Amino acid sequence: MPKAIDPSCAPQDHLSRQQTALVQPGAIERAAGIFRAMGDGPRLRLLTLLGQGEACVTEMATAEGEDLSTISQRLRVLRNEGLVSRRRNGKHILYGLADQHVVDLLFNALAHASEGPPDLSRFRSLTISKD
Amino acid sequence: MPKAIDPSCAPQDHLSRQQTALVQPGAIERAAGIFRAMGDGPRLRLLTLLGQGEACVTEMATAEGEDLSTISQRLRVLRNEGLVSRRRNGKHILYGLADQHVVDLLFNALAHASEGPPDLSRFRSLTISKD
DNA sequence: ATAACAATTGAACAGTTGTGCAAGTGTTCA
DNA sequence: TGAACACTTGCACAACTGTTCAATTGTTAT
Repeated sequence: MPKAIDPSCAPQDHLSRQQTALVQPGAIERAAGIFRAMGDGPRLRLLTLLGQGEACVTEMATAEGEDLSTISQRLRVLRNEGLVSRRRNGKHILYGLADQHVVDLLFNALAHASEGPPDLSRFRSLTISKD
Repeated sequence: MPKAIDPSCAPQDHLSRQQTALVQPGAIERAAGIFRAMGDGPRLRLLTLLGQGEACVTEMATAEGEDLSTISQRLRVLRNEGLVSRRRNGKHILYGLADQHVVDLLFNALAHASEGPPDLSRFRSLTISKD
């Protein structure tokens, strides 16, 4: 018995899903850049570190057991995408998460990557206010 | 002359920021994988397309003006990270966003990438429940 | 069964990216 | 001023990633 249903995608199935004019064209590229910068284990670890508060480069290098230069290179990528803030304090340069959006992205991805919701209680202390 | 060493950052600065035991070690790697998969313009466009509803591969290929194979390869990457759902409908295979986390990530990143909040009204109709 | 359509896969190539080293900038303190 | 510290940058090379083409699988219709 021939079923008359669904020969191929029904005409109305292929609705007016135009090329994505839904968001500004530049926005997608910028968002992709942000994701790309976060899409690296070592760099993402750096961000979670900063999620606990500001840190200077030496501190991060020590925590990660890496070379100063290596950490600096990673920070450069994050900086280029506007994911981290930077301020000088004497000899040191303190890095931090740029804004609440970055915190949210981190939180969301870690939540999705974990089975249950991750314990990010330490995070929240940082996250709240905006300036 | 050998003074009481100033071990770089003031002692209180270097607080108990241990290697990131804050989140499960695997979670960061998985989150990085998710970001990496989203960190590509063409793939991200695919996701925003799916943000408007399910679509088959041919439909996406048409919308993007790309080869079937190319789209399929992109979907494979997204699938490997669990970002999209898949179900067969006759000859066609319908893809969609995997879950609310993916929607949130998309929304967050586009919000951060846009100047003002982007017009994602079409998105909201699909899945969003909070603001 | 065969044909036609829908989608996936493997492999090869070009382009991109992360890392480590060496050299450079900027800051503090003697 | 000079020396020491804190970072940054340029460069070269290995490793990775996206795209394309050809071949393959799976589904529906004849």
